[in-house]
Amino acid sequence: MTELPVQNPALVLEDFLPYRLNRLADLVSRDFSRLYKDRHGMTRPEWRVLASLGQFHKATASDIVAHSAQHKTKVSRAVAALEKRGWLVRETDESDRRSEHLTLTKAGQRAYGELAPLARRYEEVFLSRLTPRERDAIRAGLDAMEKGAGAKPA
Amino acid sequence: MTELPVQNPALVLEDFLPYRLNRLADLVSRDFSRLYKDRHGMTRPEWRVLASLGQFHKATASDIVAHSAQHKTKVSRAVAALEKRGWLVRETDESDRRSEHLTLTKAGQRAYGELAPLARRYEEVFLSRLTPRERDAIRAGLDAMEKGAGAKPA
DNA sequence: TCGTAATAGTTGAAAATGTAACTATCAACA
DNA sequence: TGTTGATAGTTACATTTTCAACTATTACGA
Repeated sequence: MTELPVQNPALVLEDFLPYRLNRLADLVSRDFSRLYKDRHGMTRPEWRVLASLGQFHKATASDIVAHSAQHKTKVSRAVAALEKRGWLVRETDESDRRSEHLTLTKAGQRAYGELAPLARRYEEVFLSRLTPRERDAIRAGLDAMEKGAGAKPA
Repeated sequence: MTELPVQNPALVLEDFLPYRLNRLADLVSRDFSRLYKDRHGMTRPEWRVLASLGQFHKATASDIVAHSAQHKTKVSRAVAALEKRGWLVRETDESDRRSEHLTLTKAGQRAYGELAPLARRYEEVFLSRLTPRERDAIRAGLDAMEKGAGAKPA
């Protein structure tokens, strides 16, 4: 800043949880997104759907919405894009014809198989810059925030 | 999810740092944003510029970009919007006519004076659901992540 | 069984965002 | 001094995202 911080600001952004959280998420996400954006031109919602289906093999759009806390229209469009790309297929649930079970095709599995290890490696490198104590602090902090946000911690 | 998690997924999203960080930031931010969105129809970048100027009294757009890690076009548009709203004024730096020093007007200060305590209160309530130990864990975790992300920790 | 409400998912239009190109100013140095 | 390159900030255009309304299906209760 051009001026010194003021004596008694009503809010100190560097200590303010939502501010810090957003800054971090933006930084990490922008950096990490190059992995799937450069390689396959995927958007973040698309990557998340791919990763969800890679992990769970079969899921509905609602499942992914609940798990990832994304807006349902984002998921809907991401699913449509991945389907168009030939990376997933839908199968209507015959006992409730409103919902569709999604699974990856061979091509989708290939993409997941390529990207998931890169994602793990990204996290590895990120954490390798820190001490074991700091790594533990991150996990504990995320657990606590998830509890505070009422988000089921895994 | 409709199916049980698979035995050896290549990536476990609930443990994956960028995923957890984003989920949390989205949850908290969406929730918190009602504070300034409902009341004044402000966007998140606008709120951030307001909060920055409230805290630092005078700053350039570049200062705010560096501090908040937002894209400069976001800041540029937020500044224009707040100016139009009559909440800030620009003053060209005569020693470097490229940059402009921004300060809040009386009206801007009033809005900040109203919103900043609400923001603090929001954080207070969030943290009050947790134990002191968990609150410490959050701060330590954020510090560590900021270090890992190469973001100056305050 | 009819009517009302809820849920899964989609879509159109408006708003917000990112990318790249742009103007204007300054800095460095031959 | 003139040229080249950097920086502050804006803008046009394309892409994303949000919001609200929509379809289709199921659940519930009188």
